[in-house]
Amino acid sequence: MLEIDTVVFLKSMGVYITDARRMILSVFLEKENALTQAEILRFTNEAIDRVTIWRTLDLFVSKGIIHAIPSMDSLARYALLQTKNKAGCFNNHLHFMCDNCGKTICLDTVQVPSITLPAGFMSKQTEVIVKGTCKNCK
Amino acid sequence: MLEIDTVVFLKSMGVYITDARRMILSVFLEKENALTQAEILRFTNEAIDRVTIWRTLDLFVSKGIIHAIPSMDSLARYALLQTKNKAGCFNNHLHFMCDNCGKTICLDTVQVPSITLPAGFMSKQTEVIVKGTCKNCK
DNA sequence: ATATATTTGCATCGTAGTTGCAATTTATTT
DNA sequence: AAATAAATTGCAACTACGATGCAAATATAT
Repeated sequence: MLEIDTVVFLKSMGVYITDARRMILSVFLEKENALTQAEILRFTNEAIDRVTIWRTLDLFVSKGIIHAIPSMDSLARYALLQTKNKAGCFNNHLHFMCDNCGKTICLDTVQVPSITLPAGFMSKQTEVIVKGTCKNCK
Repeated sequence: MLEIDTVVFLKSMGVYITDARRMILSVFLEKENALTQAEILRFTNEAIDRVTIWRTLDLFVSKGIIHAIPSMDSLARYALLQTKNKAGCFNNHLHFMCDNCGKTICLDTVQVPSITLPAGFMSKQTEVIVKGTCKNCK
């Protein structure tokens, strides 16, 4: 878990400091993998309304605190973005989805490759999802 | 549009030939981009029940006719997989999502790069989604 | 043509996404 | 420190997709 004061951090992002936002941020700091809205609801002991969670995730995405991860199962997943700035970690990292435990893990040490597109296409962002078996399930 | 007889094709896949399956396959053959369930419903003029569409997509995925494309917006998208076997097309291709027109396009001529994972992780499949502006919207 | 197997549509339920609004909470001002 | 202004929250409500059971309809096999 990262040593980050949620109040100081949220203040630095220029948003109102509320219990819901502090709790949701704490959950992200505690868990190292990507989270769904339902998981956050569970990890906060159903103390926060799901609409508030949804709106908070929206806010955090717009502020660049977290980012949405594409998935096949029609479930929005989010993960912390900018706080993990240890050496060797890439902001533009890739995501690993484990077939066995179902967790989505940010592989901060693996950089997203740059891709050459056909003429006429302009790239703004590249998302890579690798599926397979994770470290804990091998 | 690819010149493929839907009856012959479905028979070769070893599935029952029904109107719904022929219609849905035709829609995929007509459009070159990835489709959502709602788009298929629209393109078939609401002639097929959405549950049937859902189940057909499920069947087509299991038979390897189409494949699901990961997305951020919690909407399942599917695209044809094996029929496009022109030279220079990769089965393991990548997907482009246009910010402007919202279409998801299979870039068959761009191969998915192979990625080196940290020790303990085993890769089975890699999905790449590039977001930006497409050829038609530039 | 009949029998068997599969598929379809309808009903239905659960869950996520989304919006409006009044009550509450946070921040600011005096 | 109280009053005011601004933003957030929870609730209700609605839409849409995912998913399953079942009887009716359709496709295949005999």
